[in-house]
Amino acid sequence: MPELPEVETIANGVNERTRGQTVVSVWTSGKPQTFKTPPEEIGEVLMGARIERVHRVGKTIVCDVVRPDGQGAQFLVHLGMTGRLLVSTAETPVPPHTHLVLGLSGGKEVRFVDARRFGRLSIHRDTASSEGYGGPGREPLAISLEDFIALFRERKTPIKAALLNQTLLHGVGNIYADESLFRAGIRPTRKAGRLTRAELGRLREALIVVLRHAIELGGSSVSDYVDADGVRGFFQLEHTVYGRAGEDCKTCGTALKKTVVGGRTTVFCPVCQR
DNA sequence: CTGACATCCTGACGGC
DNA sequence: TGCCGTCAGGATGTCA
Repeated sequence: MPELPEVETIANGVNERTRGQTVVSVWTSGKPQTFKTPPEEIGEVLMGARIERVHRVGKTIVCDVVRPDGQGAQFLVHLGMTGRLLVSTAETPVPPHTHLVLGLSGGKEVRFVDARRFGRLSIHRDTASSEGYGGPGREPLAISLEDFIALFRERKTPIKAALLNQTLLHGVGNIYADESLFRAGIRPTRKAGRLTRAELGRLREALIVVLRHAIELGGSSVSDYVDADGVRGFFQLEHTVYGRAGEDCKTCGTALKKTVVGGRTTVFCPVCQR
């Protein structure tokens, strides 16, 4: 389940391997759910375009391209649960569930592979905003303390659900929501609007530390996530609560509890998180 | 508007 | 060994 650190790792990998190259061929599976923008339109925009930069906004991989006519556009890749964006040689067998293949001028291919088809491909055109795609919410690694506190004011939903809400902060998913709440010592079921300024300050710090540390380790490898080379990250070795229900809390030794918050499996320490 | 919940989709895994 | 039920969850749509 790629979240911010995994998406950043993948985007950086694809950027290093494709930047400056031109798209010389486009193939799509045409599976309707995968294409938020119709596949024909994606093909028209990308064919002959030069890849300027590949980066991350929230959980979305953003490919900035320039078309032969000089027009800029952005190709957006959301990996969903099981999506992978691979840079492969043309000789590498095309995996099952491949939905898009971009042939590049350097001879390699960019492939989007997604078994469960929760991923989405789309085109974002530069219209009014010269800054391009901004994502649905605020960047957790860039938001100020005051703005962070304001996001949760008056909110009656559990803090865990609020962290998963991409229109508030984007990029946080189930793993890093649980991990940052543990680090901040906050129970996931607490109402967001009831947290004190001090608690929200701790939560923001915890999120930043956890996300940065995970990025350094190349993300968490859980189920289908692999980076642009097909290499797994190592942050899962450092998970303190995610996937550890029933095991001992690494801080106090108490058995970690499992519950459901915001429709998602949630693991927390009943002693360390209040 | 806000929050709760179902839905999509397939592979992995556990139990029998 | 193999089958089947259950679970995983990001984003979206529906409903109260």
